[in-house]
Order: sequence, then C-alpha cells, then structure tokens
Amino acid sequence: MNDKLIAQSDLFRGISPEEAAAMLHCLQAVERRYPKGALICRQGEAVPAAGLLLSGEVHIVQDDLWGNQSIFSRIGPGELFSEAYAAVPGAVSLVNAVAAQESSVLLLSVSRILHICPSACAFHAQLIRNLLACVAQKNLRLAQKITHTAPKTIRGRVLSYLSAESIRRGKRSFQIPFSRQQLADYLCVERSALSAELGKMQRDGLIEFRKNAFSLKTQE
Amino acid sequence: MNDKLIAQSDLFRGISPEEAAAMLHCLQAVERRYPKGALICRQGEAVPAAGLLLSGEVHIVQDDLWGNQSIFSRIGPGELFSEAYAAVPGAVSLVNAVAAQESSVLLLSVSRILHICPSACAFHAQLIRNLLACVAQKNLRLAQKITHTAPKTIRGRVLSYLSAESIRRGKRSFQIPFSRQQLADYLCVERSALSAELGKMQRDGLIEFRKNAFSLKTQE
DNA sequence: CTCATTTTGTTGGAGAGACAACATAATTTT
DNA sequence: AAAATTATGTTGTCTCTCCAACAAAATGAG
Repeated sequence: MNDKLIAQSDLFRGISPEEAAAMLHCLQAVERRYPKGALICRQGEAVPAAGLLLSGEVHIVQDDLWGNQSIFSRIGPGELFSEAYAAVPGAVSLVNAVAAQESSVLLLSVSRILHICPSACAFHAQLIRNLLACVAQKNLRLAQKITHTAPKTIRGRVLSYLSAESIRRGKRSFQIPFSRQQLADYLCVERSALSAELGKMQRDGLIEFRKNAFSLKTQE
Repeated sequence: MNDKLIAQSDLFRGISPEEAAAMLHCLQAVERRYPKGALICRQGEAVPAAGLLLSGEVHIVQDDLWGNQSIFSRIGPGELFSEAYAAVPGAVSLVNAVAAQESSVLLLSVSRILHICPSACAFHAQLIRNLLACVAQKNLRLAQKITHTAPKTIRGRVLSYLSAESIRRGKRSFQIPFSRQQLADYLCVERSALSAELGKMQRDGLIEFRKNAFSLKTQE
C-alpha cells in the first residue's frame, strides 16, 4: 500500500505517516483494485464506505432514464470520494463511481472516523477536521460544475469551464483531464456540437487547442 | 433569539438547549437581521462565517456575466448556509446569499467550531459531527440540482424536479417553494418557456397545478 | 506496416427553447 | 374599490443545439 500518498492526502493532512498507518487499522481500511470501467459504487445503492483513491482515476457519473451520462466530477490519486453519502446515514448514492483507469482504492468506514476513540488518539480530531474540509471542498467543486452548466449556450459553458481551469492552474495554457466525450458529458452537451463549437471558437480567435492542450487568447 | 429553533437545528442536534445556548458565546455567535432582498454574502468575497437561518428565507444564487441568475438552493429556518466556504480556508464565495424574505440569521465562526476546546466541552465533538453532516447533506442537495438540470429538455428537468420533490415529501400532491421565475432560475431555463411547457404537460395529463400546488398524475 | 478500433471533426436537417412583446390574472397599495 | 404593481400565461420569430450519418485523424494490435 502506498503509505506516502496516504499521508499526503487531504484526509490525512497534518498526521504523521506512522500515525496514519496505525489509524488505518482502527478505521477498518481495506484496499481494493478495480479494472478500467469497473463500478466502485452503484447509483441507488447504499454507500458503506468512503473511498480514498490510491492510484488510477475515478469518474463520478450519473445516467438518466434516457441513457444520457452526466459526469459530476473527476477524482485523482489522493482524493476522497463517496464520503458525503457515507456521512449521511441512510442516504443512497445518486451517482455511480466508475474506474476511468485501472485503479486502487482504500475503502474507509466513515462512521469509524466519526465515532471511534474521538478523544483517545491525538490525531483523531485532526482527521475529523480534515474530513470536513474534504467534504466542503467537494461542495465547492459541485458548485463549480453547476456554474459551468448554467450558461445556455455551449460557448458560454466552455468559456466558464476553461477560464475557471485557467485561473485554478494560474496559466493561460494547460491540459484538460477530459476527452471530448467526457468534457461534453461534464458540460451536459452533445459531443459533436461541442467539437463544432470548439472549432468555431478557435476560428474566432478565442482559444487555441490541439488534442487536450488548450490555450486562452485574451484580446479584450 | 429563538433558542428552541437553534436547539432543533441540524447543527445543534443532540445538544441540550441549555448547552447550545452556552456554546453560542464560545462560538462568537451574532444575530443579524436582513430586509427582503438584502445580500448576506456576496459573490467573490471571502466568507467569514457560516449562517444559521433563524427566520425568513434565503436563496443561494449566482449571477453570470450576462445577467442570468441561477438559483443554487433554497434555505429555510433552522438550516445552515455558507458553511462550506467558511470551512475551506481562503475560499471566496462563488455565490450570493440573498434574503428572499425578511430574515434573521445567526452568524457562526466555523474556525471556532473546529478549533476551540475540542475536548473540553462534552458536546463539542457532537457539534463537529453535526457540522459534517450538514455539509454532506448540502452536498447531496447540490448533486440533486445537477441531476435536475442535466436533462436537455424543459420537460425532462421539470419531471426530474417534481418527482424528486414528490418522493421527498412522500405525497403526490404538494406545494413547491418557488415562484415560476425562481423555478426557472433553479432549472436554468426561460420563465416563459417553463410556463408554456407546464401548460403543455398539464394538457398531456402528466401533471396538474394551480399556482404553486402541483400534483403528479401517474398513468404509465 | 497494415488493419481494426477508437477518437475527433464535419455537415445538414429537424426541433426545442430563448427572447421579445404582449395579454391576463393575482396581489398590493392607496 | 380603483389603480398600480407584480406574477403568470400566450404567441411567433429566430437562433442554437441535438441528432444521425459520415469523414478524417489518432491510437493500438497483430
């Protein structure tokens, strides 16, 4: 198991690697591997545990009645997912968690985080604070997705997404972590329409792109 | 101040009214009143405190560059808002919190909740767990909004929203807390188009409504 | 390298919703 | 009660996106 990554994760921030390793026992942590495409958590089912992604990539997606897929968010190594459902007793998952690449996941019992030895071990309070920060952070991510899908035109959505990404990275040129189809699913638009609009935006001098490398042209 | 409501809120769940009242001091709680339409928290600004709504109604909204307004969620008495921003250090608000009715709000310092006397007072651990549950719950609400705005047609969005609301209330007939304009903003569609589609759905026998009272007709 | 598969880009037709402008109903004010 | 204001419903035009079908490019396998 990758102790280093665990100690550096948001969840275990501020906790020494040794202490973190010791806590894993207490938290009933279990590591599990998933091949590309596997479902880690299924829409409509109860969520027994939160997942800490050790390696690979996970997409949080939702399929509607007509087969359209909407990507809620993308999870990278060191990030937590499904923690909100696990933290609300009785909640069923509204989404699927699917391995976008072959992935290794550390499953953690949230109720253990909340209830076991809250005063006994010195780092437990820190762990709970960290968990709260993770959930709050996820909140902001969801709010961002809402922001990016609020504009009524594809161009508006693309600009909302790309400018936020640009600000987040602090660069005007960057790689996006989505394929065209995935970006379309994230922005809730048609892939082919997205491709067409991207081409038009490039011709209009708003952006430049090649594959997943985008660059924003700011000329007021 | 409404001690009863505070003690019954999700944040103070499981904490005795007396204990809760005592904690308010420690948490630097301040009550503030806002007239209808007032901004409680402004988009782009830092968020110093979380808000616990004591009376009235608050809408979490976002305005885009073109003046379109998107309603993120609706806050009722006893509910918490702005807590996610307050819980992530350095985060600026992506949204406005605006008083939809004349409102009274209890402002709470989140860092106080997280850091002061974590072991000293017996109920503090409970308070932190409650805060986590609130943030997680908010998470699910945001996920629901994403679900309701994912369908590409107005009818799909309306059905997604109304059926979720029906399931939540456990009834087939219920009042919605939004005006037409607000529902349109929540679903990210045009008000007039929403009105037209609602009328069509009624003619198609899918729903019945009068003002804000809706009723779902299920005939497969 | 060649072939198969996947990903991305292109186009045209059909349809849905935005937008504006107006009509009607409901609510509030005086 | 009348007038003013606000909320909701109606209609037609025009734009944008979906959808389907195809073309081209990129990737992977043998």
